[in-house]
Amino acid sequence: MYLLIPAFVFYICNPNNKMSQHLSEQEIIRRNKLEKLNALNINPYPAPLYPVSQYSSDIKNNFSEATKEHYANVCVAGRIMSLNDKGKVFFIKVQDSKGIIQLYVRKDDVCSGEDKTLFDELIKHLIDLGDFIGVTGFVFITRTGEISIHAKSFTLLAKSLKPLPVVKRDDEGNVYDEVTDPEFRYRQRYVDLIIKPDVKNVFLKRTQMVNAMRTFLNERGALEVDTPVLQPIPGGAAARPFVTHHNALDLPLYLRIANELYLKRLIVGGFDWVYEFSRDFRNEGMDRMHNPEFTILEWYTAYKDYFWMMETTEQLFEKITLTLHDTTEIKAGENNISFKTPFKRISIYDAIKEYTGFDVSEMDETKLLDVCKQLNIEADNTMGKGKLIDVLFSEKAEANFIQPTFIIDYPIEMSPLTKKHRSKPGLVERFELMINGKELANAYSELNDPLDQRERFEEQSRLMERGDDEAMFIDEDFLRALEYGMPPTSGIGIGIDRLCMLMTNQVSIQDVLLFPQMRPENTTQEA
RNA sequence: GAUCUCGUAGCUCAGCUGGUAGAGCACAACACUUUUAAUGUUGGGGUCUUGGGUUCGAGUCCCAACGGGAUCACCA
Repeated sequence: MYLLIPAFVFYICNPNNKMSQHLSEQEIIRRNKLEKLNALNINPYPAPLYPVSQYSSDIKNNFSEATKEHYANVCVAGRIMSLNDKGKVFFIKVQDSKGIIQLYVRKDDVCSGEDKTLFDELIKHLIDLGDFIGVTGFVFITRTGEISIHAKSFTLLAKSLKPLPVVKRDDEGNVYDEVTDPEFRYRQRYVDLIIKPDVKNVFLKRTQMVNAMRTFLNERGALEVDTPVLQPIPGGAAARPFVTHHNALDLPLYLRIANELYLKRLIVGGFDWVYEFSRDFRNEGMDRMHNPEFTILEWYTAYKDYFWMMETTEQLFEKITLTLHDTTEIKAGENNISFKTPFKRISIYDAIKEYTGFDVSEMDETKLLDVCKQLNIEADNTMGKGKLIDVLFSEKAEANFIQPTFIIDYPIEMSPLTKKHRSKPGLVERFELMINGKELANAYSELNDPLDQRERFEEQSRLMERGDDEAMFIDEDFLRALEYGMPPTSGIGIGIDRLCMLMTNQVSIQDVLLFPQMRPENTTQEA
């Protein structure tokens, strides 16, 4: 491929070539500039390292009269974001990974000798918005008060062949010609990141958030592990999996929908606190809350129960919020949310009672169905008791929990991997953490009774036979592991993408995924 | 998967009841040795997503396809 580049450049530069019809005027001009650079013996893609000494942000944050000695000879590099030609002087805004800084490029300073080619040709005619350049020079403050670099040398580091969308900002912070087309932004995320600092910041925050979670867990002695993404039996959740095929084994394999059953095997194996940031895959619909692949942090801790898990979870969320925002109060849309511990706890029955007026705790299926009808909730008699309670909660109560709230003690039918409640028959020891009206985490005291677990799997198996395509498969190896004995354990799953949406105030999951799933572009070109 | 809606220059958008496409920024040329969405003058740039249809004539009306968004269904 690399060897083909010169021929390729010739091919696309040839005006008689069909492919040039697909190039815009601006793209052709930039390709022509490559030839001119060649003629001047300037390599548009030089190989040597460039000895960058400073980031733009370091200079802008720390430069002053007192520190100016330190900035008498700096070397910065980045992408040209604006060019202001003043004749024998150029003002160039350069963006590096930490921000933007202005260069002051004066003809007589970058071309001290007789040869003025560098300025008259390269700088005046052959560089473009989007090119990477490097300069050395000293830092000073311009007449208009902007910290800038007075360039002494100027190097082209990489030529850009495609025009960048130009977004301008004025002093009041107004943005002009902002690229808003989501299709453009998601498909060409690299461009989105170049031209929108806010977008870049969301992803920096995402990494900070994940780091904070990892630190929190590591400090407490948890062990990060990797478990299979390709699974012969997709377990640990109720969802439709992606299917693939392994040729050598001639076996169908599934992309994981959860890693729960593998992490619990590790608890059996003697690790007492394991976690994994798990990329999971579910073959279901897509919308602003769902992407086919997404990330969940799951962790399992031996000798703990779901009460301990609630305390640990609220500590974690409080710490994340403090790390990202230096406060426990954040804004999510119109709502102010406080992550100050402790979080409220309410049983799912009390939650339903609070928002519907019905006490459903003692009701059977018929009565529950009747309540649904009274509340105008779609329900039918194929739905079991657990499903009906779930529907009642999600239709009438869920959206009301804006402040972090643990909804606890779920019906057993909805929770085939959860330990039976220590004192409340028909319930399991499970909680979901609701924030801003959405579920952010799901946790339980793990079911470690192998015989009970087998019965729950068998019930799932019956559901599958009845046509429930999300019912769980019986995982015999997992049952075998439980039979060796698993200590009492509590586990949790936390939706990382949704937590990130909350922490960065984004309404669409696509805005917290660098490359959200998209239908392929129609890139067919004439051969 | 269903319904609604959008697709015009590199970007943001105009384009009326159908009459051979327009602006700002960007681009090119010239001027200007501290500019601030720099400015001034001049100029170039479009298979109006694609394919059919109606019509003397389609960016505009109709049908279909492709892609995006919203709502719904499934779900986290």
